[in-house]
Amino acid sequence: MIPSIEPNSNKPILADFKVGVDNVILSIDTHQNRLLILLVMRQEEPYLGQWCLPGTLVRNGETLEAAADRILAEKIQVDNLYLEQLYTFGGPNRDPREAADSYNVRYLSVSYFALVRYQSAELIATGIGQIDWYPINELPELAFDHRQIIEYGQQRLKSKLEYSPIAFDILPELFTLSDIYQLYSTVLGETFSDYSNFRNRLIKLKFLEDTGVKTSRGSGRPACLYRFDSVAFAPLKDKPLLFV
Amino acid sequence: MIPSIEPNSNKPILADFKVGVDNVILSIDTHQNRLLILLVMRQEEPYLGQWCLPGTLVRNGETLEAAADRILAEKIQVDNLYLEQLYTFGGPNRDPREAADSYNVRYLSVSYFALVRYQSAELIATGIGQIDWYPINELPELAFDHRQIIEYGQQRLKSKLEYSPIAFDILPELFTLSDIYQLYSTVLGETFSDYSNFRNRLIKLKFLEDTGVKTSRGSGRPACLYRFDSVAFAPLKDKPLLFV
DNA sequence: ACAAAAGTGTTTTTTATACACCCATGC
DNA sequence: GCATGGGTGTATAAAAAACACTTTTGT
Repeated sequence: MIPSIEPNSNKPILADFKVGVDNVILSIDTHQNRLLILLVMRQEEPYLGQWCLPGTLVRNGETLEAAADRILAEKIQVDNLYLEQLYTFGGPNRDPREAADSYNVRYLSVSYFALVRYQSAELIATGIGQIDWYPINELPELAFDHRQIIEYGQQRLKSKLEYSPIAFDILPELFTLSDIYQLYSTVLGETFSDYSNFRNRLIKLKFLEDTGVKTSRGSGRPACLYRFDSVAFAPLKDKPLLFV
Repeated sequence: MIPSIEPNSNKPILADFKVGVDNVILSIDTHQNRLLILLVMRQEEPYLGQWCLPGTLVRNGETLEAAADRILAEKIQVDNLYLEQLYTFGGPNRDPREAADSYNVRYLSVSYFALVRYQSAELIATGIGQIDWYPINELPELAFDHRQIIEYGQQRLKSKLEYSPIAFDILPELFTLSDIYQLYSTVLGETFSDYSNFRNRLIKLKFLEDTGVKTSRGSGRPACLYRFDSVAFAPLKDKPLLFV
């Protein structure tokens, strides 16, 4: 039973694929100024006992995005997130199972990029299954080509932050301007912009609604709480606006 | 023989995939100010006789990009091009073969985006196989979800032009500044920028080498011929520079 | 001479950058 | 009072946008 061989054998042999979805799930710990990635430990061969991206093989009748959602929901409970397709990695021999497997099956990985709110994220511990956040600058050794996928995801996060409002998907409903600033400088680095200029630019865009409410966190002047106004943002969404 | 059913039948059933590569091959006819896409006519069911993107199923041992290259080389002969992965479309039932097929195989399409030089492109007519350029604003009815893929590709072209030098991949070795301008305004629309401002911005970036040679095309003052200097461009490649 | 295409320059407006400084709170 | 974080303003530099004008060719 070798599914990839066609009856008419002078045709080139088509590859048979299993399609996996791997999620680059990122989160931002603004208290410690760290960008974190969610890793799980592999429970089976190959790469047993090594850390890797949370992933799954796609089931019958399941869309790619549904598979990405499923694996996300299995590992983590969040009330808000951003999810989009990242890239498809599909060279032969990226998965050692291909060589060993007599069925001659290729493994293809469609990666998804997810950004979740760190504060509200609760990891779901499933028995022996280890799962943890890792600072993206202190990654352990990783299975497959997952390090490459993570790099790709981190790059996507940076560019997305610059020209799209994904930050507001993971900020709480109400937030201060320095909450946003901390988020941005954690991802983009301290040098990305002066705080007051960042503030002014953001306010000039007119999609932040000042609730009038103040919040005080420790010493210092209390900060205004803002809310993202998606209606006011709508007309800007196709413009090439820059947040930095 | 149903490959997707595992011996241990209480496991969820994994989908088996055939992976196709579909190319959005774009080209710019600067004489007629049109953005063109390469379409082929389907020679078999489903959608027999309808236009679609040039595509192929991935063969054993072949990388995704190699498949994209192969289909490109089969349809067209160009001396220069730009190629990158676009998006992976993979919902169930996007391909009618899925329903009819007793093997319960899913068809997944990894689309690639290609930009080729129109002047030098020679279409390869393979017997009865019809193949032609279509203005992107006058598409015929298309098979599968290919219209959606094309829209995605057109969008990619627009954003790529704005912040990366792909235009120089498809311009001839020597070109005039208005050659570039025409290319940009064909893709981005007439309103994207004033000609003289576009010129000045481009020249200030210092990666266009003036060859000193002039070219005269019909009446009017002869234009300088420039060459793209990839060495001078290299330090800029990670900067967020804008060409418009 | 004149139209057509190429190329230069100038003015105005807008945006970015780098700061200095004021404000409200906890201790 | 003063350290701390929040918020405002200003002066300068740079870039974008609009547009007038010159230069060099073909006819």
